[in-house]
This record gives sequence, structure tokens and C-alpha cells, in this order.
Amino acid sequence: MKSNKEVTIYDIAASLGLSPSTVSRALKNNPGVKKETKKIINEAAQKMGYRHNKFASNLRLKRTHTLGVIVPKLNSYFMATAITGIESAASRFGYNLIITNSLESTKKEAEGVNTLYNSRVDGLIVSLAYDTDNIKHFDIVFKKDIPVIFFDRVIENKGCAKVIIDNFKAGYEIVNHLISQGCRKIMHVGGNLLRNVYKDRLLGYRKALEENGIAYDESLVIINDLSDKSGVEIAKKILRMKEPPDAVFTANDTTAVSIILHLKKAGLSIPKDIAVAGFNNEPISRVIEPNLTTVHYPAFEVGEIAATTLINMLDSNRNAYLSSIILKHELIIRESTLKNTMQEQGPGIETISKELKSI
Amino acid sequence: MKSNKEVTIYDIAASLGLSPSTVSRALKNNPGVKKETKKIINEAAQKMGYRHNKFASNLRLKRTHTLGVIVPKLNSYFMATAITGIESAASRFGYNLIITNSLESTKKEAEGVNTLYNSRVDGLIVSLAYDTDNIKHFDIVFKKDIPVIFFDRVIENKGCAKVIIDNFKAGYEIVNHLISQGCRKIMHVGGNLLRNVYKDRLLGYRKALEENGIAYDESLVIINDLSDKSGVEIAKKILRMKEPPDAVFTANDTTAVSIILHLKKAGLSIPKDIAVAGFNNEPISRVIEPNLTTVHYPAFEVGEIAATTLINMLDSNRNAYLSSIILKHELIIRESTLKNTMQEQGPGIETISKELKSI
DNA sequence: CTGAAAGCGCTAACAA
DNA sequence: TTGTTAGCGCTTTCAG
Repeated sequence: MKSNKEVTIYDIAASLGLSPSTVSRALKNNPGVKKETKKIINEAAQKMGYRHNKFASNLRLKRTHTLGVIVPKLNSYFMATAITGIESAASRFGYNLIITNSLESTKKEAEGVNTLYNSRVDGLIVSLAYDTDNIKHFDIVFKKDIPVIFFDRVIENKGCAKVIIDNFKAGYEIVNHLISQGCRKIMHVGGNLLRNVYKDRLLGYRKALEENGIAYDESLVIINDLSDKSGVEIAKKILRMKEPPDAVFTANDTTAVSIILHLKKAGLSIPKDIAVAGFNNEPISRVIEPNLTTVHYPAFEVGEIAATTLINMLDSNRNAYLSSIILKHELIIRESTLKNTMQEQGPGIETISKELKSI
Repeated sequence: MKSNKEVTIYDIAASLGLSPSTVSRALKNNPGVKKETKKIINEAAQKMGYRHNKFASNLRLKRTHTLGVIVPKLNSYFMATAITGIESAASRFGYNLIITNSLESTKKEAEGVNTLYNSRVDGLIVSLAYDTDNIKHFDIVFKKDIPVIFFDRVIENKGCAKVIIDNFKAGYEIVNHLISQGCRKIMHVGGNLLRNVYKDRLLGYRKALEENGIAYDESLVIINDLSDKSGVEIAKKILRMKEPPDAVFTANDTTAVSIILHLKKAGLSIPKDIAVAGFNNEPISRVIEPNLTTVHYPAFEVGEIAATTLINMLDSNRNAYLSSIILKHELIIRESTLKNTMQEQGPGIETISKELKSI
């Protein structure tokens, strides 16, 4: 019994001797309809195989209940987890998601903005591409007052809300920890300084050095794409150095792991010869030996809160004065940086503190 | 200069002294419009900030150029990569994606079907939840002739296309390899046998044993949820066994890695005491020490081909006789199973063969 | 090559 | 509490 004819509100109305508007109201559970009538209508709708037509509805209401998402990649643990969080919140509130992938390219990012704009998404959730240096390509949505929320990789911008962690503090803490382990010559591997996440981590690094009377040495700071491959190159570079560092703080886990693997292959011992710390607390950080010291980034929560916040703005029209939501990170100390106490990893080492601090 | 008023075809028509139909045709590059007129119209549209209204268009055309995706999780490397592939193909052909997450639950999967159905997606791309044992909840889309393509976790079904690899052969090959390394008592850790991927890998395992004159021992086959945690339990179980296996073939990498970590912690040597092989070739497999023997699953390609195939069906209306598309996998041999030749891993060990075999 | 006009299915102001 | 009616913006037949 296949039928390609769609059942409409009119069909239901006709079959019940009612008017389309009553049917429409009943279907939306509008209080101004008798309970009995509602029941009859809903049953008829069910039986006749009615389904709500979003297009007609959207066309009338000029709302789509759809959120657009633009991310620089999909297949990293962090992003996939953040999207899981976004999806979770969105589906809880009856919103759909359209996801586009900028593949770290500003051009594709701009295309994404256009696509989503044309799909009439109600709002946008964005993490910026690696080297996007301005957000002119978002003007089209700003002009139409479509709210945009940035997460993780954000940009200073008049009045766009952002969901982030305190990258400065996290960088500061991790370097302080390294120093507490006796490290004095600490290399930093980061990403494009246009991106807050990398800039702030670097600033935290500098601050920690400064506070501990260690001179900042530019030659110890390497900026690259934080890929696997870059990790190999950095390891090679370290091996060539006359006076290699006694620690490396890398702005992500993938590269840190890659560095460890290659230093080990060359016969170095981690953390004895060089301590290594990463960032993000990806699963890989618990597999590498020694286990990687890192910063837990609450990816799921970041996504969930970004979506929830956006939906709140949409549903209440008070998108006014929200600026930043900062989630707590946690420093996770594991063997890869424990120079002093080379104990077994055990419970108690990993500190836990999850709370939401919003400003 | 913010304006919330949308420019419509009528506005353009009015401002140019033309009719809406001509404008509509010009905007779609319909051949029956003078080139000159087209140019004028397109320029005006540009200048006036016109954007195509999908809802009105969808309402008329009853097509949405949107694909629905249902996956059992988002935050695994495999799924995230497959989705990247889907997104890549979709965006190439001008299709949008709506993604829903079943979280391995049949109930949520059914909700996803409904949501996507109501969003009027043109087609569905699905990988089934862990214990979905029938697809009645898809009837609603089947009835409307909305095409569905399954990938990875598929189900035998009259006429739904599927994109998979030959899991039977892959399981067979990996166990054969273990046997070639001298293993005789091989444990298998798999997932729910409702799912083709796990059933076929198990069958491949059995076939390899049989061909090598090794009796099938049911007590060596463990079915569980293939989580990290299960890995720990399996490791414990192995440690308790009087006669532990000399090899373990696990149906995913995560669990295999977890097993290795815990066996090592207990003082066992991999692969000397026990060889371990996984499945999927996730990045983690190159981090664990020893590096994990596994099967490369072309996740990106699977997603891309699933989407391309679906779009082809949609755009040509010939969804008729396609049944299965089988992609090549590759056995990737690394140290975790090399009992004989304990050589360093080097180039040449990893075999490469990527080609598309479609049936 | 261009125009007139109907209608896709829903919603909400207004009327009853 | 229910009904009437006028669009939302686009596409397409049919007519010119």
C-alpha cells in the first residue's frame, strides 16, 4: 500500500467536517481547542498518515528550527565529541543540525556560511578554520541578525557569544607543572597565533616562564599545523639540537604523541630526558607510553552549552548581552612529565573538577 | 543597514518591469530566456541581495536536496571519518546533511527516522545501532519510496543498497595471519552477532581455524560491547585462565588496545606471550606499543560512496537494482602479532591496495 | 521569448 | 471554541 500523495491538514479537516485552522491548532496542541476535538483530530491524523510539512510551515513562520554548524574538521576526537554535544542539545529542543566542514580553509568556511544562510538556519555555531583572519564572510548573517555562537576557536567580535575554556590559564598551569618538575628549558609547539586557543596557550607559557625567572627564548617556540607529520619534524629538530630542551609543551595531543614516539625511537627516555605535555585529553593520551600529561578539554559540554545557549537566544529573543561562557578545564598529570616521582600511575593523580563558570 | 525584509522574485520583477516567471526562469538559468535578460536579472538579484527561498521552492517541488544520516555514534574515529566522506560527497553535489545520533539505541534510531522523515529528506544513509534486530521502524520511509542506503552495519533487506567491506574475508585473513605466526589457541572478541560486521568477522575466524585443523572452541569467543572497559575485563579473564590463549583477535582497535595495556601492566609481553590483533586501523593502533596489527577500513571512502550512490539514485530515479558495494580492506601487519620475526617495523610491512570493487 | 495565474500546505488575524 | 481567508515565495502550465 504505497501512496505518494501526502495527507494534508485539509484532508483531515474535510474528513472530519472541521476547518483547517482547527486542525492546525489541534495538531500544535493549542489551548484554544476542545480536548475532545483535539483527540479526534490527532487520531484521524495518525490513521491517515499525516505528517507535518515543515516547508509550508517554515514558509509561513520564517523559522526553520535548524542550526547551522561550521567546523574546521569532523574527524578529530575533540570535534566529533563537541558535535555530539551540540547534537544532543539540539535534539532535546527539537532542533535539527546542518553541518558543514571548512577543512581548515577560510574559503570553504565562507561557502559554508552561504550554504547555511541559504538554508535559512535560525542560528550558527562555529569553530573557525586555521587561518581565518577576519570574519567579513559572516557579514551576510550578521546583517540579517542571525545569531552566531563561536566555540573553541573564536574571534574577538562585537557581541558574538563564545564558549571556550581559559586557554591562558591552562597553558600557564601546565608549564608551571613542568617547572615544578625541574624543567628549565621548555619548548612550546603551538598553532597559528591568529587563533585564540594557540595564542592564549602561548601567553600562558610565557607568563609561567616569567614568573619563574626563566628567560623567554623565541627559538624554543615552534608554530606549525600541529599534525602528526609536524611532530616527526619537531622530534628530528630536537635530536639535532646541541642543547635540547628538557621539556616540550605541545598545544595538542596528537603532535605530542607523535613527538614522543619518535624521540623514543631515537633512544631518548620520556620523561627522564625530555618531559612532554599535550592538550585536549584525547583517548590517545592514555595509550601512549608513558601516558601523556595533558589538559582535559570538556568537548561535549562545550558543544552542548553552545547549542543550548544559541537555542535560548532564539527562543527568547534576548540575545542581547551575553559575551563569554568559560568552562573549567583540568590539568591531568600523567607519567610523561613526572620527572621527580617516577611512581606508577594510580588513582588520585588525575584531578577532577567540573563546574560551569559563566560570565 | 540591516534589513529583515527578504527580497523576493516579485521585487526583482517589479523593479525591472518583468514578470516573476521570467525572473524565476532566469535565476535557474532556464534556456528559454534571452541571454541579455538573464544578465540583467542576475545583476539586479545580486544588487538587491536576493537569496533563493528553499522553503517556497521545496514546497513546490517536493524535493529538499537534503540527506538524512543516522549513525550509532559520532565520536569514534571510524564514524567521524565516514561522515567526513559523506559530507564531502554531499556538498560536492549541492546536498545538505541532517545528522542524527542513535547512541546505539534502537529507540533513538526510530526517533531519528521520524525526525528525518518529517524533515522530508530526499534519502537516508544509515549505520545501524548495536542491537537493532529489525527495521520495522523504517517502514514509514520505505512506504514513501524514500531510498535508504546502509553502510558498515547493514541488514539483509529487500532492495536496500549497502556499502560495506568483506568482513568475512578480513576476519579470515587476520586469523590466518595469526596462525602463520604459530598461534593455535586464538581468542576472539566480537560484538553483537545481529550486526553483520561482527557476525562475518566471527565466521571468517571460524573458517580460518577450520581450514587449519584447529577445533572451534566456543569458550574462546567473547561477545560484548567492545568498549574500553570490556577490554579490561577480558584482560583480567585471560590472566585468570589456566591455559591462556596465545592470540586474541578483537573486532575493533579500541578494545584491542585496552587489552594490550592491561596485559602489559600485568607483566605479559606482547606478542611473545600473546599476540593481539584489532580491526579498523584507527590512529590509536599506531601509538600503542607494540603497534597493533589490524585491518584498514576505508571509512572515508565508505561514506563518500554511500552518499554518491544515494545521490545518483535520487538524481536519476534509477534506484532499481543496486544491491551491494564492497570496498577493499587491507590487512595491516604490525608488531603486535609478529611472533616469528621480531624485527623493527619498517616500510614494506604495511601492504597497500586500494581499489573499488563494486557489484 | 515573456506573462498570467494557480497552487504547494500551513498559519494567524479576524470574524463569528 | 471554531471558521474564513489571505498570504508566505516559488514554479510551471498555458496562453500570448
